[in-house]
Amino acid sequence: MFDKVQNLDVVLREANLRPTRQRIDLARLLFSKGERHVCAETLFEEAREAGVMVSLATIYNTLHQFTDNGLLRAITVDSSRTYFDTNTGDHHHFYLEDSNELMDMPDGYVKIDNLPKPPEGLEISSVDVVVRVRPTSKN
Amino acid sequence: MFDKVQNLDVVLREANLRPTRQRIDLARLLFSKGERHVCAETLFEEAREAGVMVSLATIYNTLHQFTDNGLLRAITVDSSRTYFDTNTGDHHHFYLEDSNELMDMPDGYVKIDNLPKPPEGLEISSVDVVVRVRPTSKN
DNA sequence: ATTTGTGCAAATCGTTTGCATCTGA
DNA sequence: TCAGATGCAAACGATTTGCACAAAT
Repeated sequence: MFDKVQNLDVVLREANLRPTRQRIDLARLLFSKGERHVCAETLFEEAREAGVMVSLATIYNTLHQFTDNGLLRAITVDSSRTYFDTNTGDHHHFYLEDSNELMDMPDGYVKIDNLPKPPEGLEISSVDVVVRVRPTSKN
Repeated sequence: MFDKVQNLDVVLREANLRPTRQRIDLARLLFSKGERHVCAETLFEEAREAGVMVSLATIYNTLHQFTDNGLLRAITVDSSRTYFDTNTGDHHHFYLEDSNELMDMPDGYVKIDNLPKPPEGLEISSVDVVVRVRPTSKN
């Protein structure tokens, strides 16, 4: 992660992506602030605030290319938007239902036991665990 | 057939929903064929095939009302559409990535251990486990 | 009579696409 | 040079919404 920051040029090259100005700028935004969960719109806004010129179309392209090349991981928890996680390792999430925010779940937790084998001819691609949480009700 | 309608009538009343013609027709489609995973568009199509007259807007309204009143469970696995499961009990899913299909995972499997407590002020709303599967690659 | 539900069409909204124009190797 | 990238605007597809009309209690 931190090494991703050091040489964005190399990171992109190793991911088979041309280090273009916008990809480097976006990579810097994504990887120089620790773990993050962004969606296209939030990254676009962040870029704008940082004075980085990128079109929304390029944001989408970049997020997908990064995902396809292992720099990001896509998370589906809200059917209205797609989230991207800078942490590509194996881990699970809390999803705050009231604010639509994602949080990484501390690793080492959640152990899944007794997973059934998938139906004939199918293999497991990933196991996603999402714990949906909401403000404690005070009844 | 006649008592079937009567039953649906009761089901809807107990869910605090007026047993209108379209709600009864949709309930029959949803609950008289065992476990199902539908999305708005598939239910709409099914209704059309069954000669049931319902507008798409009503399909959406009904799916949400049924969900809010415990007759259905909403599942988010694909950021482009929302699935509804007629099985409202505690269980998890296989998601076939190539066909965008959902399958219930046999119950009694998947035991989750060591779940971290949610952040301050938050309580668990649900724990969703989705095992994404794809055709076995033959490399 | 009042309340609630329905249908239609228009409006939203995140995301994708077509295409002309740039840019990095 | 030239394949690959970018930006813009139009296109898209699932879902929602506003509102007049119909049905349920």
